Amino acid sequence: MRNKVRTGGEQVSELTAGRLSVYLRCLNTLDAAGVKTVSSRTLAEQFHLNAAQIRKDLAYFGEFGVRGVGYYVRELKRHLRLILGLDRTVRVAIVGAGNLGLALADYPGFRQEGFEIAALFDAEQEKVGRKSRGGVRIVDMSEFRKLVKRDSIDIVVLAVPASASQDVANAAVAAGIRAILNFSPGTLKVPPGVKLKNVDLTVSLESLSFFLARGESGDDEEA
Amino acid sequence: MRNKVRTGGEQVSELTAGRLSVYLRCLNTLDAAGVKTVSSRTLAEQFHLNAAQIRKDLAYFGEFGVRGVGYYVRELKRHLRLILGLDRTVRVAIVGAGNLGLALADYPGFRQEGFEIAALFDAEQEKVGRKSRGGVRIVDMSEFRKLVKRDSIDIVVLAVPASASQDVANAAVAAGIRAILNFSPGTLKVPPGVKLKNVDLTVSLESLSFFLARGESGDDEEA
DNA sequence: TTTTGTGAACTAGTTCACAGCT
DNA sequence: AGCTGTGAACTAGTTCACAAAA
Repeated sequence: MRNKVRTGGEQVSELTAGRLSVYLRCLNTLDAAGVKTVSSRTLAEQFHLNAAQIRKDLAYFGEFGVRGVGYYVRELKRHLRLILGLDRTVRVAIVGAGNLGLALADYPGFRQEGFEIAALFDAEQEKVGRKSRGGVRIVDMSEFRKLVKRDSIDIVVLAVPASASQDVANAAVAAGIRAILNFSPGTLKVPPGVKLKNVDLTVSLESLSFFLARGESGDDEEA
Repeated sequence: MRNKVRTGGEQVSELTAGRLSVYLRCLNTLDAAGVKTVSSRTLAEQFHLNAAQIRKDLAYFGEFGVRGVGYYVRELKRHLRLILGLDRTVRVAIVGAGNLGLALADYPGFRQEGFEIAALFDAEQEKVGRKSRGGVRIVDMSEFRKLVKRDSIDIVVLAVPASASQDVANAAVAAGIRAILNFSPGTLKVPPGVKLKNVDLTVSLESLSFFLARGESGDDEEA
């Protein structure tokens, strides 16, 4: 059938975007295990997903499968990396060189998929000039705008106290950043055109506490 | 499929559970600012939520509001803490004393809302016996089961490499744990009756990369 | 055969809009 | 007047089921 690469205008949901990333990880596992092709059903069974959903998510971006066969692991992997924008190095700057910021800077999962942690920023003079254990340098916040532009940073990760997060988000937006991953608690306001993703650790724990408090729970998953 | 929980016959979604936690944080802010009552509309405007949704979420659990007035901040806060199971100390054990585990152990947001990080577990003998900067002791994994029971741990947080996560999850379940917050990448299988919540850092970043790659945006979102 | 890709059906989640209480 | 609580309407997301392709 005809090519159905999105002609701008249509939005892909957050949920779909997250699943694409999950599929890619599954394919990496399969590829590493030497598996050449995989059907949506096998993929679904092995990673507890729904086969129709996998097909639908993928079909949104093209016809990657072969009827009667399934998907070629390597080929689908390549497509997914392209769709997720991982065909080039994605540059990340982390703001906040506290425990969390330092941990994120050295998180091995980021480098693995082609992210480059270009710098860690902090306003505290005591931290500036030092490096994370993994070797990411800590830079003064006053250099933020300049470095974001010079190093063409794509994504800013916020790991600062809630009281500072809106200011830093504003600074990031002013520096031309269009994607922010926020680990600070509380609500951030960003202008349209900037994609904000919140990872709220307290909400995650409290949500578990809620289910514990009510006794009854299902089995898995998803965040 | 989304997980639901019984509320006298009704079921509450994961999404609602997360929002309750968000509402509680908003109320803390308002209370700290000396605000006595708040309407769903004011709450919604101030924190960019939807007023009807706030009312509906709260109405699941009782009639906390007063028509013509709104909600009494202190009272609603108390109710929410009860609903979220935060009226008693919730005990948390973290497995994995790497960068991330250590950062989570000292994360101030957890203590603030009444969580107690009882211990950090690791299999590496070199780490055992030491403490996090914040003073959480690192215990040998062989003590895991015993301590989980002795300290009546409620929630286990997984911050171990993907290769170890299923084994640790199994150990947690075997020790009677019914709620797991998983920071390890990959898919975990837990039996029914155990609540699993995944925070996948790579998926979060890749999802942002995806939106950057296709120039889409939208402003906010909740995780 | 097997398995995709996809409209249709279904399910879940959100927002509207208003009755009814203060 | 103001505001909650809630059915009804709407929107988003998932799963079903099958025609078409290899």
